Amino acid sequence: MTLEDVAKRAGVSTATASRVLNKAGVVKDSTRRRVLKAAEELRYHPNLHARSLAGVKSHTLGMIVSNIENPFFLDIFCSLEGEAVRQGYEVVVEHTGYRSSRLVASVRSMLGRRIAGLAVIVSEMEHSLIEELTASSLPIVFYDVGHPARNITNIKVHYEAGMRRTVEYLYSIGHRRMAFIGHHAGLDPLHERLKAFLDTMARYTGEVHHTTVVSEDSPSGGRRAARQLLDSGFGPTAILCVNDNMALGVLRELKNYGLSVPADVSVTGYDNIGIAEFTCPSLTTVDIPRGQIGKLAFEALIQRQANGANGCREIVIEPQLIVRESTGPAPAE
Amino acid sequence: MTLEDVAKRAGVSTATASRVLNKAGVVKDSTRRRVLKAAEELRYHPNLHARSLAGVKSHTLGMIVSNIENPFFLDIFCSLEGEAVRQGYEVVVEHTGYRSSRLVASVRSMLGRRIAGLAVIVSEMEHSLIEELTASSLPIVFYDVGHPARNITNIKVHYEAGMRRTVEYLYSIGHRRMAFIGHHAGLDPLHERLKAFLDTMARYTGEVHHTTVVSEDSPSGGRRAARQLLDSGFGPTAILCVNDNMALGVLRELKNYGLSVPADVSVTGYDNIGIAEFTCPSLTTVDIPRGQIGKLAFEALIQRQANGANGCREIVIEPQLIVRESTGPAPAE
DNA sequence: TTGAAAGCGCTACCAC
DNA sequence: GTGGTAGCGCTTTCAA
Repeated sequence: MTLEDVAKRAGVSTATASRVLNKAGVVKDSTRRRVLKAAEELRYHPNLHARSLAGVKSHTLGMIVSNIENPFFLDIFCSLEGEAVRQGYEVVVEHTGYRSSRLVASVRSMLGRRIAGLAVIVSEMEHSLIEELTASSLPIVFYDVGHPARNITNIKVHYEAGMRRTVEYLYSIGHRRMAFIGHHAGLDPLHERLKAFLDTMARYTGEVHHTTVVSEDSPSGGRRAARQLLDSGFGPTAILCVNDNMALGVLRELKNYGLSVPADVSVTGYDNIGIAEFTCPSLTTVDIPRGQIGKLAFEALIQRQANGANGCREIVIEPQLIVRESTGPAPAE
Repeated sequence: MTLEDVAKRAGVSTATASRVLNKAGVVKDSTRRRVLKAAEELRYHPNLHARSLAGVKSHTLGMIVSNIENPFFLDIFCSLEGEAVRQGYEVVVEHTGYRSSRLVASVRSMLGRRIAGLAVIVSEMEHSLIEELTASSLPIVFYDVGHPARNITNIKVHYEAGMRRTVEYLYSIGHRRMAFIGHHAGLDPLHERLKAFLDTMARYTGEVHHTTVVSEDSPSGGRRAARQLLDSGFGPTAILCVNDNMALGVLRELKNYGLSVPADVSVTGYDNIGIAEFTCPSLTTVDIPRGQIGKLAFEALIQRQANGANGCREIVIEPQLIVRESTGPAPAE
């Protein structure tokens, strides 16, 4: 079924049929009715590829995330997408599983779709990609990676500040043996998180003992990490997780080991994903306002599209510590 | 940047450039090299719309789900997509928030994209849509809704059996006051779930008291439902949730009310989503093999595409009760 | 091994 | 108000 079929059946030209179907231009009412009827009878669906080829400006935004199974990313997507849909855009997501080869493929695919803007919410990065995207004139938002440029808005979270507050809080309630559980230490942004922990630890040299373990970004990953940590004999009184997704598994595994949270061990996450409130004990974590990030990203994309190159912009978000039930005073020695 | 730009720069025709970029046809090695170099220098990205307009068969599958924030749907997507990517396809998802108006819009958008197949994993349904999709020759997989047809594969779960097993189990350990927490009772498949509960209850008429509460499909919805239930004074010894997503909130709210699970109240979910194992107590639930469903859906789509109309097919999945820690003997009166 | 050219389905501009 | 038609960028015969 093509526009031509519809036009033919309605006894009009494709031009007129197109006008009717796009609610553009003036068409006699009787004609409009005929076209609509024909389209309906033929179950006509405009070919979107043809449409965008024909030069209509794209109302599609692209979004690439590292791990769509981590609610952190999913929430940003939902926020951005909700805002986009409300304003007549649609958004296509792709996820990379933290693999930069997939990032490259996704970017290519997005560029091939001729989207109107791209949000890149990932932790992995290929240097050439940044260059390529910077060189293009596509409106772009980077989270966590990349640098502001003519067409690029950068959003980042002051991760280190959140980490520092967490450590200070734990220190203040007596913790002197802390462990950090992370994932993908090989990726820059994640390495920075680990570094944030280590740097903070450096302030307490000699006073606070610490260690570090790495696994996968999933509750199961957290569980494995916890097991490894516990089996190592380090005996932490507090476990700081790089994110809530992994903290979920940590909480679970501690229980398996017969350890009580927070009486025996305190646990913290990062992100404040929805279920952090539903775990038990509920999770002390650092809030990253994902809804806000999604909205900011959408707006940045749209503005750049409108204003063209209006100078670079960097948005820094200050995360906030949320104390819940999973943390408490360190157990007496 | 168009193919023509590349061709020009390489001093060849667009036909040759196309051959090179698609690794199709024989091209002299020196020519190939020139084209590749030109494409690289120009940062050329083929326009996917033009490509598919030009008649290349689509390698894109579509998927529509009701609630992408419910891990049940997300898992099916990840499974289907993983399989698809492995086999050189890509898949675009859309979600409807259980609104059939959005379902209609999504289907139109998918049809407009000229996808190669569509998986419709939703609970809401517009009757005209089923007809329309059945009339089309697009390979389709329905989960939970629709009926098998020439081009349609149907996957459904024997929900009622899982519900029956759950109730029988709870009955056997002494429960006589059961409550069901659901969502969207107005939608057919969800109504059937509720009905499955009521029908099962009917077998124990006079013996088991029951009630029903409806809220939203989210942990918060479950929480609100639990609150309502508890405040009603019904005093259930067991709460059966339509899915794990809501059970999460129920578990949490019971704790707020100072009720212990399962000592005071037993709780069951449905789906066996990943975190069901990470809650505490871990959740007794009914397993629906989402990974398998995703794979089956993908295969059905591909096969239909290959064989064309090879007759209708219905796949029924028998769910399995998974007993964990959230259920136990009913408290003594 | 390569090039010329005919579309794919649609929109938009220009006439009538 | 409506129709004719020139592309949009690409793939794919058909010839050379």
